[in-house]
Amino acid sequence: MPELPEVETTKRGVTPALENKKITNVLINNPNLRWPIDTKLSQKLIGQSVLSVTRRGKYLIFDCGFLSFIVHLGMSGSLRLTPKGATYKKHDHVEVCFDNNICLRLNDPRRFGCFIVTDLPLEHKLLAKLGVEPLSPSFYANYLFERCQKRTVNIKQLIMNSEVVVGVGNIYANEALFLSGIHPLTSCNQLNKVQCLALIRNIKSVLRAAIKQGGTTLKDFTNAQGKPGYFQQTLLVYGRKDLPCVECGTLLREVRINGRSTIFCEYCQPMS
DNA sequence: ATTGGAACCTGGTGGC
DNA sequence: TGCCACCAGGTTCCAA
Repeated sequence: MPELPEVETTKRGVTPALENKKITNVLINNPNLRWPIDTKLSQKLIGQSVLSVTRRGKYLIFDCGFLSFIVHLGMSGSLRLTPKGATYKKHDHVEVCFDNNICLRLNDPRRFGCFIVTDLPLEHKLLAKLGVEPLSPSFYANYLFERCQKRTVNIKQLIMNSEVVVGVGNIYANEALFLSGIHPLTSCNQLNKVQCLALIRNIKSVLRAAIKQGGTTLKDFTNAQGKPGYFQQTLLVYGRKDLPCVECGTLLREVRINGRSTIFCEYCQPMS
């Protein structure tokens, strides 16, 4: 899926076409996403206008006044803008149409994503406990260092924990740890402040760079216009198992952390 | 309180 | 071709 850069790319792609447009129809082709869609409540969006589109972590929030809808893209989801009446593609589960004859479609083969209609999105169970935004000033070295002190979990899992910091998924966690010279299995309480600062800077820079390139498309991510991102050409370790490290030539190794593929250079990323 | 693993799904790939 | 095992941008939930 979509990590933060892909979600941000999606947000930027859909916002201009939808802001201040009135919803004329909401169609639920398949309500069985990660959580069943409240089909009846979704009809109450009709007649409301989208006041703003914001992102919180990997969630997109469409503020429609007294109601909002929240979209998460899961592992395989994407949002596209289509002309009204365009042919449906396989896995187009939700369609929201607007008074400018543009429709927003949620396509999600694996259905790990969600579409939630609610009056108070930020207080929703799924969003209420989210940690800081990685690109905000609230994500800084001492914050990370403090959060590392009381635990022994490895640093990769810590930076992928959305109660600590949102939006850092598997690809960018791999990349940021490589750029920081930190072994992904390092116990987080072994990191010093200098390492925390490096990690903070590299998480921010890798996310910003990926946003600039429209995100990473490995298989099926596309933006609102159906186009892929280009950051995969910039990946230094993710997907490069057994290939030479770009810094030192050592063959990159893989370990599985919490079931997720983790690629690193044992020379450039020594264990602390 | 932490942590590891299963669960939710479809589709693509590679081996036999 | 076909069948099968395994893998994938995420996150919640449950049991140890």
